[in-house]
This record gives sequence, structure tokens and C-alpha cells, in this order.
Amino acid sequence: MAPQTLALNTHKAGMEGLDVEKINEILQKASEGSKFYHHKQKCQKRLDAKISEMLKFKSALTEEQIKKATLQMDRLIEELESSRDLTRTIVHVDMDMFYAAVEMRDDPNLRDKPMAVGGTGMLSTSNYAARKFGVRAAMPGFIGKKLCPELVIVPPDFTKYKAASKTVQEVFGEYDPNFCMMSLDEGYLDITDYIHDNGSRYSEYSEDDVSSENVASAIVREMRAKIQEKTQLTASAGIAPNTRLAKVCSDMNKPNGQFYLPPNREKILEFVATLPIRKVSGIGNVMEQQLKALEINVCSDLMEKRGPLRLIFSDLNYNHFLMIALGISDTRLDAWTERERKSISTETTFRGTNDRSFLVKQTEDLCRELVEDLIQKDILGKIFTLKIKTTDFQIKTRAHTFPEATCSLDVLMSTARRLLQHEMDASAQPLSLRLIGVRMSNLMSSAELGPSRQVTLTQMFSKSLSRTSQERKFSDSSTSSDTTKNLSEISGNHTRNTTTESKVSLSEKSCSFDKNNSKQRVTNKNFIEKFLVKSPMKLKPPKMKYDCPVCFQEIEVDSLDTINTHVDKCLESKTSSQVSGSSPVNVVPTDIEVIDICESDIAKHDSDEWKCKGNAKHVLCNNSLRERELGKNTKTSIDVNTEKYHSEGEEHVESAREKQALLCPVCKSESFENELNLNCHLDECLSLRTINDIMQSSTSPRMSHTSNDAGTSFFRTVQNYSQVCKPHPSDPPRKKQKISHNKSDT
DNA sequence: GGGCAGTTGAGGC
DNA sequence: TTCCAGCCTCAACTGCCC
Ligand SMILES: Cc1cn([C@H]2C[C@H](O)[C@@H](COP(=O)(O)OP(=O)(O)OP(=O)(O)O)O2)c(=O)[nH]c1=O
Ligand SMILES: [Mg+2]
Repeated sequence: MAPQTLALNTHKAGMEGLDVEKINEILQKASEGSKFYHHKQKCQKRLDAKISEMLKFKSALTEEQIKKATLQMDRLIEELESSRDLTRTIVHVDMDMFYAAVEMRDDPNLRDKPMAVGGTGMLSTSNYAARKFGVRAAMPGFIGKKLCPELVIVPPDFTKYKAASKTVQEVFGEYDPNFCMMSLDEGYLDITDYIHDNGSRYSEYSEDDVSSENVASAIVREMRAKIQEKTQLTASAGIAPNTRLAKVCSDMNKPNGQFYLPPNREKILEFVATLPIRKVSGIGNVMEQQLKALEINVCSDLMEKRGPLRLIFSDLNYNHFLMIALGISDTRLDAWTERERKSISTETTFRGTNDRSFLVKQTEDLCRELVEDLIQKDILGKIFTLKIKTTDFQIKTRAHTFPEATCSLDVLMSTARRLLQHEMDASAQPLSLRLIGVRMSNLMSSAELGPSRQVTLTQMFSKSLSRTSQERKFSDSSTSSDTTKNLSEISGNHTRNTTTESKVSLSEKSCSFDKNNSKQRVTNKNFIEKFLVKSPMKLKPPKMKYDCPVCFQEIEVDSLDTINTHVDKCLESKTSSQVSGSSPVNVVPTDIEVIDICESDIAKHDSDEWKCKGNAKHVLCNNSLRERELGKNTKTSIDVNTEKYHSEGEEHVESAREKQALLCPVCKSESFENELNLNCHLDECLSLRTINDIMQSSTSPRMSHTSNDAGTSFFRTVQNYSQVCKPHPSDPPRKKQKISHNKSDT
């Protein structure tokens, strides 16, 4: 196998001057023959193939092509140079061996010993004594032990790390209120303004380059000293005119050191000239190998080989390469400071197994955790993704997009079950997994969803249709199913983290928790209730978008008739389409597929129930979190509270609907005083076969089967790209690169 | 052709 | 004796629909 596959990464701090040969031998021996090793081998082979394709492509390039591409790159360079900004002083601070340092601080016994934080499965980090043996982050504990038998492995304690991080952030805030944390242990600061306002305190000299260095360095030294004083932890820092350089610089004198790179073009180019490409954040193992194959080892090589690079890589990539070679990157942190979370997930690894019930249980537990997180953070998601890792380390993801954002446990759970089931069924051999994960993305806060924009069909059927959303808001807030009432009114003034989350959105609509978690029978009464009565729509008069409860298509409606007509048509077409079996729905076994339709695709529409129970859950979640901190049993409190709030919620729903006249969406001719009557009527109005059919036809997950085989390399068309790549604001220090070769180009 | 849904892969801490 | 995480972001790509 290529030496890079499992070999020790020596680009990280604390890896200098150790016996790499011996360490690699141990690593090799520890891994050989394992499934992990085989997987890595496969990956390496694929990469090797990709690289050899790339080299073949490169050797076919003509002098002419390269010359032209080089000239085009030169024009880009001019543009980049003209935009070079050397006016800011950016600092990157990175705590030294963070988790390990916290543990060592709290347990003096650990101080002189090689130690690591993590488990036998995986180490998160190690102290410098352990690094001397080659023990490092992302290394399994048992291998760490092989490298260093006396290694002490400490389990992580995130509460401590968060607390330490908070203290560090307080110090940061003194120097730049708009500092930007990239993780618990590192952040960027722009101290330009601080220097301007307070610089004189640090130096009596005038403002030439040398004194600038003195001032900035003195400030950062002071900041690091403050951090150490307050946390007993050391930090390293880099000072440079932009973020990428600052980041590289913070690694230069690690641990407990700092490095200053002056805002001077020549000095920067000098610095970059000998900088190994792997030191640059965003260049990882794969890109390093690709670039090395092109004889690019240090950043200045990127400049030298800019012609071929332009022809081989995507425009995003070669733009990025140029910026690295020139030592140019972001000088403003504004865009980074406002970053919002894009996904939330939880996953777990276990001994590989194909035990279906075990896998299903794991999935369900993960969903519970995820929902708890969502509720605690007061967010809903639109896309649910199931992640699985087979016992041979192949990772697969299966996603489902909901018509509306949700955080309902029922919905997530049934979706997860369905996706998992589908994979199990699709697998030739019994699906054997070692990891399952669940993720929600396309997030929005419950406030963003806007309570006034959610309305049930019940409400729609009533006269409220003609009211403006504002009127509805007012009037709704006077009912007991008040959707605008925020969480604190219901739960009391519970604490909420507002320091880092500027967006404070209290729960106006959340989800039902563990409601009818047991398998349930699907009756057409349920069906009507879930599909028709509680389906929400967006109120956007005069034309409104509305998700049809039958076909799930979004339809534009301007009157009740439009909807009824559409629903009629849908139901008719469903009835006439082929029907599989004729078993009455209410005796359909409690099969996952059946639950799916009614839960995952419809239950999310239970907006009224959500509001009430959602708030309740939110309350109990916060309670449970508090209890957890106090070391109490959380499960009990959840159960007790759920019960209580649940019933309250039901009452709200009832009272809110009591007086509304209802119209049958199928025959249109009847009106009913309450939902029960309507449902009874609809039982007859719709045939069981129809319902069954509808459910059957909407259960299979939508999947795109992409044959995205990264092993087949293609080459990009030689095109003229002259635009400067605008760095994505939400993607600060790193920029992923990928060869994008389109065969058609050659 | 643009936009959306879905999948995979690279990368970082 | 066995044994390789869990959280996150972004880019590239395919297929489908409008
Ligand atoms: C690299 C890495 C870090 N972490 C955690 C543990 C680290 O203490 C923390 C910060 O990461 P790093 O800053 O990369 O590492 P470090 O602080 O432990 O050591 P250094 O002195 O080189 O900065 O993030 C992981 O959980 N997994 C990883 O793969
Ligand atoms: Mg660190």
C-alpha cells in the first residue's frame, strides 16, 4: 500500500523529530488484515487511479495550451494582487492540546504522563508527551497503546471543555467583540481596531513596521497570558494580515507560542515560498497526494505550475491555489461571525451486526436524541438523512425531504425506519452495519416558520379563510391554542443561551413528543384527521400554496373550490388506479410502511397538536436538561411531564375548533359541527380501498441512484475562466478542492 | 438550463 | 481477545421536473 494510506501525519504540531520509520511499522502491523485496512487500501487504489489519469491528462497537454492557461492565470493574479488588503491585523488563537490540557489541569497525576483523551475506539487528542510516541488525534486508542504502552486514556468531558472555551471567549471579547470561534478551542480576532484605540499603551514608538510588530505581538502576548491566567491553559497564536496566514502562523510556534507575519507583500511571498502545501487549511490527504504527483510540494510550486493547474482542476480550485500561492485570503470576519448552523446530527458506532431489531432500536434511539437536540435548540428541519456505515466501512446516506419543517419524533422515527428498512430490503446479503447516524438539515427556527403562516384545513374550511394573516394572528392569540405565545410564558423564565446565538426565537411551534409512539392502527378516520383536518397551508393571499394531502403536490389555491376540485380529482385518480389487495385499512397489520405514510408524510401537518405538545416538550426538555446537569434521572421527568402537557394540548385543540362549521372535502355537500361527525361521514364517503391504495402508493422513498464513482476521473474542458473566485463566507478557513475532470474536454 | 433532491467525498476539529 | 469517532461544512455530481 502507498505509504500515505495509514502512515503517520507529521504535519501537525508536536510531530517533529520522532522515529517515523518505527512508528509506521507499528501502525502497519496493527492494521494489517483488518477491515479498516482493506477499506483504506481500496480508497488508496481509487485515488492512485485518479492520479494516474490526471498525469496522463497532463502529459497530453500541449505547450500551447499550457502557455495560454498560464497567461490566463497571470491575468487572475493581477486581479488578485490589486485586491490585496494588508490593512487588517488578524489573529488566530488555538489552544494547545485542548482536551488533553484541560484534563491535565484537572488531574495533576496526568501531567508528566503520556496521555490522550478519547476511548479505546478513538482518540480525540493527545498531550505532547504522547505525541513523542506518535500518538495523535484520530488514532484508535488500542493503536495508541501499541505505540506507547504507558499511555493513559481519559474519557472526554465536554462540559469542562465548553466551560474553558467560554472563559477563553471572554478574553477574546476584550480585544475584538466580533471575534469568530471556529471550534471550542480556536478563534479568529481582528485586532485592527483594538490596536488603533489602545496601541499606544503597548508601545511608545512610532508606526513603522517594526513597532507594529511590537504592538501586535505585545497585545497577543497579553491576551495569551490572560487566557492562561484565567484557565491555566496555554494557547498559541498567529498574527498576520489575513485569516489563512494567521491560521498557519498559529501553528508555527506551538505549543504556547506565537508568530508574527508582517503585512508586507515580499515577506508574505517569502513565507509562503517554503510553506508545505499540507500546512494550509483545506489541503488534506487527498489533495496533497494529487499535488505531490504534480511535483507541487510547497505553496510557491502552485505559482510555478499554475498553467497545468488551471487545465486540470476546477475554476474554484485553481483560484484557490493562486490565492494560497499569493498569500491572499479573507481580511474581514464579518461574514464568518454570522454563520448559522446548517445541520444537526447524532451518530453511533457499535460492533458490526446484521441484527435487524438491534439496528432498528439504535435508529429509534438516535431519533430520540436528535429530536431532543432539535427541541432544545428550538429548531425544525426539512431534510432528514439516515447515515449508515457497513462493516466494511462503506458509508451511505439516505435522505428524505419533508413538505414542511418538522421536529416531530413520530415523523422522524417512521422516516428513519422506512429508510433503514429500504436499505435492508435492498441489500443482497443481510445488511451488516457498524454505524448509524441521523441528521436534520435545512433548518429553521420555529419562529422563522411563523405561526401565523401555518393553518389547518379545519381553519381553512371555516370562515377564517377570508381573514388576513394578521387578523388571524390576533384572533388566534386570543384562543387557548395560542400559537404566538412564546415558550417562556408557558414554561416560566427558563434560561436561554443568548451569548453566541444572537437569533433568539422562542418556540411557537414545535412538535409532539412520543405521542402514540407505539405502533398504531391506521384507520380511515385517522387518515381523514391527519390528512385533511390538520393539513397546514401557507397563507399567502391572494394565491396560496398548499400541499395536497392526497398527492402531496403543491397546488396553488385561491378558493376553497380549487382545493376541493383538486382533492376530488386526486381521490378519483387514486381510486381508479390499481389496488393491491383489499384488506380493510383498519385491520392492516401495524406495518412500518403503513405507519410511514400516516406519520412521516402527514403527521407533520398536525400543527395544532404541535403547538401545544411541542411547547410542552420544549418545557420538559429544558427541564430534563437541567436535571441532567444536576445528575437526576431525565427519563422520568420526561414521561411525567409529557403526560401532563399532552392532555392540556388536546384541550386547546378542541376548544379552538369547537365552533367551526366543516365541509366535506369529498362530496362538498355536507357541513358538520365537529371533526368527529365529519370523520364519520368521510368514512363512508371514501372507500377503504382508496385509502389503502393511496397509502401504498406513497410509501416508497424517493431516491436518486447516482453512480457517483469518484474512481473514474474525467477532465474538465479547457475554458476561459477569468472571474475571481469569491470565497464562500460561510466557509472561512478551508476550501475544499476536488479535481473535476470532464472527459468531454479532452 | 435552472433549481431541487439526493448521494458521495474531502476536509476540519 | 478485539479494536479505527462524532460532530460539522462545503463542493461536485446525477437525475428529474418545469
Ligand atoms: C484533530 C481533532 C481534534 N479534536 C478535538 C480534540 C482537540 O483537543 C480539539 C482541538 O483540536 P486541535 O486544535 O486540532 O488539536 P489540539 O488542540 O488537541 O492540539 P494542538 O496543540 O495541536 O492544537 O478538538 C477531535 O475531537 N478530533 C480530531 O480529529
Ligand atoms: Mg488546538
